[in-house]
Amino acid sequence: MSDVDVEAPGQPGRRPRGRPGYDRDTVLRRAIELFNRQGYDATSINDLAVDLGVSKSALYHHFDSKEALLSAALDEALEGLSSAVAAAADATRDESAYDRLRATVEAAVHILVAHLPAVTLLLRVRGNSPLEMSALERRRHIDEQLATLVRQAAAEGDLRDDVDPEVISRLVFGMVNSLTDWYRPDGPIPPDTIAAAVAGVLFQGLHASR
Amino acid sequence: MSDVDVEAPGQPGRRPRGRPGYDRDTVLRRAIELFNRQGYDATSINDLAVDLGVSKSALYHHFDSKEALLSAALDEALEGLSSAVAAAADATRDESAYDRLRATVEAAVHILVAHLPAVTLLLRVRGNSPLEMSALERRRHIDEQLATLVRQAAAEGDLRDDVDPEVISRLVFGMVNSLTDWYRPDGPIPPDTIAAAVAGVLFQGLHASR
DNA sequence: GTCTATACCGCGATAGAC
DNA sequence: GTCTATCGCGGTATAGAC
Repeated sequence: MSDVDVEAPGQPGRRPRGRPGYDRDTVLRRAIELFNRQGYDATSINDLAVDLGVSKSALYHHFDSKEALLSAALDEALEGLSSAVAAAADATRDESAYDRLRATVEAAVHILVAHLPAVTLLLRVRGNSPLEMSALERRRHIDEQLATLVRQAAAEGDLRDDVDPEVISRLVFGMVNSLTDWYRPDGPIPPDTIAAAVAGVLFQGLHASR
Repeated sequence: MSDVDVEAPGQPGRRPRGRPGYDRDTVLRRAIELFNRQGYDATSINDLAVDLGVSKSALYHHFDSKEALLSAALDEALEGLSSAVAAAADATRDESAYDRLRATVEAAVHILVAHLPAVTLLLRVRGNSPLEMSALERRRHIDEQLATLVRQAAAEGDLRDDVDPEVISRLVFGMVNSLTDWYRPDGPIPPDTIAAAVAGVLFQGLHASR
């Protein structure tokens, strides 16, 4: 977790004296939240300005363009995901691929939860610009790491053999990524619980254990 | 499956003589495809006109507005889903909730595959307009039917009891709905195969059966 | 059912004062 | 770091001829 420079995190608007306005990171947080709620394309700079209570041009002091906001958000998500997935796969390198896969899935859930807004935005990118295409490419690369783990576990005979490993990868990603549609870290379910639930359902299935 | 009026399904552009141009349904198919590829908000009427090789105003002959295109697409997805889920839950009414749940999941996969473009669009709706909010509400109602089935199966003791039934519902939806991100009916995997794979992984889990 | 031309608006972004 | 004012573009949608 690399921290960013924080200047005046408090409420703006009342201008306490000294430095008014927003710092760059606060603008980014609000932008990500709005992008997720309305969609990136459906969110105008004016929407964000109104939401923050400042004028449009004030935002251009912090970010060169609307796309620069998106870029910063996608970078955060991609860096968090790639480092976490790589670390998880690495920390368990002497175990079976099956165990490493399970550890990686749980790690992916944790990082998704920790960076939920940024990851949500990343997962909705459609590839409409060079920036978005680049993000999709980086994401595809991360996915490939997990797909490799699935193939290894399948080769070791620990996964069901009636479903293609590539399909298994897709289904695993599908369930994990779908958390962005409803899970909230400040809700009633702790991150450890949801990570265990996802891994449990994925690996043991829904049926009651006898 | 209610059919729509089809007039001149053939290739346009060369104007064979008689009636040139497109029928309403062809315009809708292409619109849905573009909306899915670029996102609804990022797709302009001009994009669609260029894609079809006609002028913008020609499109307004078939649909009153851009939103009317979205409305028609969402209706198709919602009608298909609700009727299919209701039918599946109904056809197996004398079996256990567990078996009915599994049958409903497979039916949901099939209908999702059959109406893939429209369902994909539906799942990406954010609620940015009254129309979109209405679609989200109808979708929530369909989800509730499956959630009820999950609760029944849990009450009958056939589901693992270490995960909340509401969470199970979310995870099931997550995996099923994620098919829209990659599955293609004209690809190498037949619909029956993917439906069996999803149900198998969900209910038995990924582990190799001993 | 299509076309050209256009009205009208909101978008991203900039200039320059405070 | 903020503001007002504005530019230029591209958006949805319409008018009316063919």
